[in-house]
Amino acid sequence: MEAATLKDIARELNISVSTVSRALRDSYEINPETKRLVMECATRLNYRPNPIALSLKGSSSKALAVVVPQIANYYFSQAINGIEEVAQQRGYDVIIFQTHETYEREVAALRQALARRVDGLLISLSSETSTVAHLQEFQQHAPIVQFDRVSSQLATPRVVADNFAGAYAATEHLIKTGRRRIAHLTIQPWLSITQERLAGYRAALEQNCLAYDETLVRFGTFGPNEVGPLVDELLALQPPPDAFFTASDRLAVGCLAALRQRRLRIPADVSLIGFTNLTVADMLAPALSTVEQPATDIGREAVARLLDIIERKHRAAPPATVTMPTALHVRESTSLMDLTP
Amino acid sequence: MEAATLKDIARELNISVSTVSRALRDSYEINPETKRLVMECATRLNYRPNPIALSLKGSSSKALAVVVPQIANYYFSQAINGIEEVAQQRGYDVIIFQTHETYEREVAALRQALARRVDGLLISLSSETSTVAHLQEFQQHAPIVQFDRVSSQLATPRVVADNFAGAYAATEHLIKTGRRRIAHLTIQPWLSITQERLAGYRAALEQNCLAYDETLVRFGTFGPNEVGPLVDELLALQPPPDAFFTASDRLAVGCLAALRQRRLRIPADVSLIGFTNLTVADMLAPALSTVEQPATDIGREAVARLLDIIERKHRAAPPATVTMPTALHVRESTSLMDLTP
DNA sequence: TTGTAAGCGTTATCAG
DNA sequence: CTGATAACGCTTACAA
Repeated sequence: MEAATLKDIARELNISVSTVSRALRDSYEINPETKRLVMECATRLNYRPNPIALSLKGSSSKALAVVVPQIANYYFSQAINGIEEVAQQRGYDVIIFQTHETYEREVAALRQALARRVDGLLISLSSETSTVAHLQEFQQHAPIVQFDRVSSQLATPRVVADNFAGAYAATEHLIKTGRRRIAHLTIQPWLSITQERLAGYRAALEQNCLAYDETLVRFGTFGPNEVGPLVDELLALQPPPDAFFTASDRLAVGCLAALRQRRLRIPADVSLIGFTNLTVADMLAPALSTVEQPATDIGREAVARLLDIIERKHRAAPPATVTMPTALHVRESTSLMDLTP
Repeated sequence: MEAATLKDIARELNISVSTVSRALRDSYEINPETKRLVMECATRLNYRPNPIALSLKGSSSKALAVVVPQIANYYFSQAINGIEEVAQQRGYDVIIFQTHETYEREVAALRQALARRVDGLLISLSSETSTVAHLQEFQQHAPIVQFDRVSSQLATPRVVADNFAGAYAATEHLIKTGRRRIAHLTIQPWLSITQERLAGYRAALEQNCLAYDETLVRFGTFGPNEVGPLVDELLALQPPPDAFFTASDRLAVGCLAALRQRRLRIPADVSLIGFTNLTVADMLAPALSTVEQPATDIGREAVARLLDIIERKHRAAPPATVTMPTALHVRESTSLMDLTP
């Protein structure tokens, strides 16, 4: 049973293809009786409009491109989850591209998305990306919404977690519980999210009359075995830190492990709060306090913005930034992870 | 700068569209000089064939559909990771669909994939799916490869983790370390993966002269707060279990938490091994012993099979099952998760 | 060796 | 109200 086309319906009813087309889109200029007949026949033949023909025709491809550094990452997979959910609901398919954190693959992904004539693009920048010419080029063809890792050089709507507030809340919580030397382990310094979190951390310190000490802040892409030495370095400071605030899942896990190996107790000796999202936090629960990133909501919100632009044909979308709230989950009181004999 | 078409090149060079088309695909019947000219012009105008027009023409859409229950799940996001990697490498785009574990959405996804004229389908069945008519229907249009959650009712290649061997190894390890009453917490009984794991568990027991006791085996979709009571139930048995073997991340985490709440120590009081994958294991490391599922490799392998079928036009692919090895990671010796004061 | 024309499924324009 | 016809970008007989 091949897919039915307008032509099949037309042949069946001995009318023209254009009439069928119009009847199906409920054009006002079609005889109600004809409409009924066409509708009935369409249902009977299980007719589905061919989206490829529609795209060729030029109107819209009903497909969205999503470009992320990595799918196998809780944050991004949750974001894609939200994106796919809303997109499907509104009749759009989602085509996925990974950049693996390289500029080169980001460019390739955009080229591919362009070739596919997607109606819009959702992107979280690779950590290598520092120029946006490739995105500006893309923008001449279809609207873009940035999420999570965004660039202010690019005039598009942006949907991000409230990194500043999250970092502020975490830092302030640490201060309120008596911490004075709070280390901050974070990712690449040129990323928007890094800067915002750092700003929140710094603001909280300063609002609470604590000096910002740059020796307590470390940037990088730390591999699994690089966090330990780093924590050592920090603990060797005089005075040593009494708390850690980390900017990613991996950093939080590495830090947990390093602290444990050094026989430091949480929160007796040091406190630890990680910037992550609820699913990860639940897996580690409840040893780790977290600033929850609403990844799924960010995905949902981002795609909703994009679809609004696409459907209302607001090609010139306001480059507004939507900030999704983060939530501080403090879980230092008990540790279900105490599983040793 | 709109995307260049064959027509643009033809106009530029004052030749016909068909000549350009042939030159670009290096047809033997074209003057080498013309070819050179066309090639040069194509490069200059940055010509990319329009995949949409190609699909309409009927040959191939260079797109693959991936249908999974949930993207926001480590297993599936890693599998998609591998799929996207290989697909992109071989020039195919990946369109993602989630079923959210419902049959209805699975059917909708297939319909959508069909409408998109994808060249092939990679699917991991929803837990609600018990009939395969919708897949057989799809098969008449494009080849399918199943992975992870597969149905033997459907004649397609299958790529799965070696669930039997993994479960066998886990169970045997528990026995060798002195356990005699090994509980098995697992998912929906009708899923292929459930059955294979159960079979491995059972075989290991029987090979080691232990009776299979069905009161120690529990099936279900346990919510976060349902695992606790279940563990209680099991522990109330006479004699109680001295080990747990769980079939998913969530079950493992729930079980960890429940055991802890009951002040049971791992592995002093009970042992615990979960069926999961390395990334999750690393996050929980090293409180949890695991049977690692090679999710990324399964994705890579599955898509490679599919592309081979597509490109060699082996529409009648042998419904062979590829079994990817699992690995037992024992990590009971130390617990970095002991973070309490 | 190159050009012409038909066709893929749909919509839009323009006649009837 | 309905029907031809052209167009979207490309491939492929068939003609020249």
